[in-house]
Amino acid sequence: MLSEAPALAVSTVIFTLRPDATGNMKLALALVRRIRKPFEGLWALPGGPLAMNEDLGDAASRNLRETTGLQPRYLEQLYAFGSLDRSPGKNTKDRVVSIVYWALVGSDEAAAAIESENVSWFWADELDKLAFDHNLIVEYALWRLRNKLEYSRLAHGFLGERFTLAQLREVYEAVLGKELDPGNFRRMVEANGAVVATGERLEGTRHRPPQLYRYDSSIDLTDLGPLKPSSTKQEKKK
Amino acid sequence: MLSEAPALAVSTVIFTLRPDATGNMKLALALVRRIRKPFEGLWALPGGPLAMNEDLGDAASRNLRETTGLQPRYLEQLYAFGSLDRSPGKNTKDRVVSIVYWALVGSDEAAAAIESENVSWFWADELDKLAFDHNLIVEYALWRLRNKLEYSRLAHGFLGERFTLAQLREVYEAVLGKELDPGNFRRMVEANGAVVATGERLEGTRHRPPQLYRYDSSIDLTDLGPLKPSSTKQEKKK
DNA sequence: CTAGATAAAGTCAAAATGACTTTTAGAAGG
DNA sequence: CCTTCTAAAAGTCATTTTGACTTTATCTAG
Repeated sequence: MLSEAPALAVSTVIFTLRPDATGNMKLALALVRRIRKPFEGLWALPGGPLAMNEDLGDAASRNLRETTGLQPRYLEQLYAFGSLDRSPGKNTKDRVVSIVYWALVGSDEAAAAIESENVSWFWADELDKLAFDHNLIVEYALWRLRNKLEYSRLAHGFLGERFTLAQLREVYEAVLGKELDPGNFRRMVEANGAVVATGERLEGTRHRPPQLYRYDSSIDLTDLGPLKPSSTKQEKKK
Repeated sequence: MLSEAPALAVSTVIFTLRPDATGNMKLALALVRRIRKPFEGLWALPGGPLAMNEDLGDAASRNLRETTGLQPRYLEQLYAFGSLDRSPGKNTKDRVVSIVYWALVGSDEAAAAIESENVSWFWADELDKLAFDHNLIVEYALWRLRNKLEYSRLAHGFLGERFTLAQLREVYEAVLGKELDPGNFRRMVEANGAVVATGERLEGTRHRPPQLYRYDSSIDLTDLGPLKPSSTKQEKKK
């Protein structure tokens, strides 16, 4: 018998915004139905074992692609879950440590995502009991999403390249779950400086045409973990 | 040959505050010298493989105890590092995914910690090249420490049960690396409400005796990850 | 009794925030 | 055209928060 070690898996919490019955955007996430023994029939986060030659983030992207057919607009590591009692069986042989990522996909693209008997979107605020400790994981992912929204260009993950301030505000309102004052929101966004006007306007509305904005690509204050800078492995000038 | 999987390890960034040559408190961390092949002779974060029946946090605590002989005052998961190129060898067989924790130990206790030829404290702001990607990891841990300080009772990790506002401020100054206005600091702490006066005073100073404070044990707004709620996980072993 | 030191309290102007009002620029339909 | 509807965009104002600073209080040491 060889030296045993806990198995390693990667799972992903996939968020998007979708219009509800009344047309308001609401936060939703993608789940897959379990077709195997523990928790068979319950819904769970998409995930699977980590391949030997696969980066963690790549594994999460693969989860995303395989379940929804989409590419992530934003992807960030959430947490590594490794309690001994995550799986119901008392058998520690079955122990799995899950490294969980969370992702955002554009609301336009999400409409075209794969959906089936075993893959579906659910409103983030009305989930039933999920498999394993996945309710806990989703709750934590929601907490992170709401917290990061404020000091990052995270909302970009839900929107296209260009957007109006009203659309941006709608994202904030959907994620935070409360209404925001349009004037104050504009002031906040303009002061922040992460968003710049394109000069173009969105036409065809039945009111004054709003300016189109885009994110200033030159800044990124986000905490994407330590792995952020794409090719900066050597900077320690000593 | 069996189905291969990346190995799983747990490492810990151990912080404390120690007085420097001039008596000012400065942030320090514990490192161990590598005595094996990759990066032999370089300093590295303490860590090791995850035991089959060991919780992630417990493994981090064990790291801490085995290297310093101390108990953590604060312990939190930092990040899971799993890039393919973490180890210098091209051999993907050697791949290791490290789940890294960071910990705080009291500055009084740290003075009594184990130190040897191969275990030592280093100033956090003057590190040489460490083994593996450990410089990156430490930088990220520092970033997290500085960020959390503000909205949590994290400073408690460095202090004893009771402390003066000047001591608390000294912790903030050491971690943030800048001086803070005593008056404004007092106002901030009092408004926050996490700290309460004990009614006692610290005597024996050569000036007006300062009030002793303690943390209000009834509140904990900290982000300890999803495992946080004080009343929940404590009782997992029934 | 005085000097030295820091605690603790207070002052004040600038900046940030939240709630609100006014003006502007289009579409739509008589 | 001209009026109406709608939301964009700009502006107002009182309150709160923040940073820099001053004043007063209370201990020890000499």
